[in-house]
Amino acid sequence: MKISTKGRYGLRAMIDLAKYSKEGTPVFLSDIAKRQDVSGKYLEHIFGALHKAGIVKALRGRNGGYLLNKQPDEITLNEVITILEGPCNLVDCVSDAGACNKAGTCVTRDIWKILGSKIEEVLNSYTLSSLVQMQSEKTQQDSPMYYI
Amino acid sequence: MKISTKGRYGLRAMIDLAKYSKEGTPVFLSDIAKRQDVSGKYLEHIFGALHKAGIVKALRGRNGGYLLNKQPDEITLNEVITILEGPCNLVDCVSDAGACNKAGTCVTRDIWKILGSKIEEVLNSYTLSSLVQMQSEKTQQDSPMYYI
DNA sequence: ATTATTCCTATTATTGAAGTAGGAGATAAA
DNA sequence: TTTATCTCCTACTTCAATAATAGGAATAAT
Repeated sequence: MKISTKGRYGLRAMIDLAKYSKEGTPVFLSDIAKRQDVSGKYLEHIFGALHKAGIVKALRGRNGGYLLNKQPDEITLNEVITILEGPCNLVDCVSDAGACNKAGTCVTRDIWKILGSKIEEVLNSYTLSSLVQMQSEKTQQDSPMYYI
Repeated sequence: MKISTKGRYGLRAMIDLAKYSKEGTPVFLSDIAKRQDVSGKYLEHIFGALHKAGIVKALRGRNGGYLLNKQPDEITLNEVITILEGPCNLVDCVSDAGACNKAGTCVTRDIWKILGSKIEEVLNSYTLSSLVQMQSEKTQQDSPMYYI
């Protein structure tokens, strides 16, 4: 049970985007890639998916780039992760009862259902803006206290 | 983010074992495999891991088989799943900060940590005996009501 | 001795993850 | 109008993990 690089890089990139796209100015993928230390070519794929899902807006051509298509506080982690990792079905039978002929009576299926919705619940309780804020608080804490 | 067959089959097998091993009588792997509709040869591997982890007891030779090594209400799903799927680290950096040089300041890491412990919390709240009971209640509900 | 079980090690096939590569299309700047 | 710099699209490659299968050794009851 791991989150793939698609989800991990994508989430970090979205936080980066939320932080750096000020006043409708698009952000270059290459800049995000540099800051997040990720292959730019690979990020293209990830943003392809994000774009297709309509969560980011793309401006093509020179000086083009990407923008969030909603306010950062309206984008939950669940939304991002679902786009990149797929819906949180820990097991196929959760979404498709036909995947297993025991689906009707299987208690483990109930457990996977409960667990999946719990995960969604957690991911829904965070937005991009809350993560940006967490990050700024965190880096502030970690920086040396020059004022002493 | 999926549970592999190892975890899925293994959990079902453990519930089966909890249900069918009465009074110290071991259960044949082949019977579990038949009831759960799973390859017996593959189940051997799964029980190898469970045995090594000490959660089941094995009796070798003819009329041998497997037994739970603890009371069913003392075995949580988290224990079983951790043995079969590994610890619930959604991302490597959660357990090993050296896995990423940004681990110290990365907020997504905090999220994966929180999410992982939430998952463990849910899995810790169910035991084999609670699942056996859930199942018996469920099949009772689903069965036709002959008494009408 | 035979039979039925767990145990152990190898091997295989298929799939998905994680990227690379190369260029086409779009648009602003020169 | 040309050129540089972006996004976009399709195909390909590489590697590792999953999901088994196979064959036999060890063990113990009959």
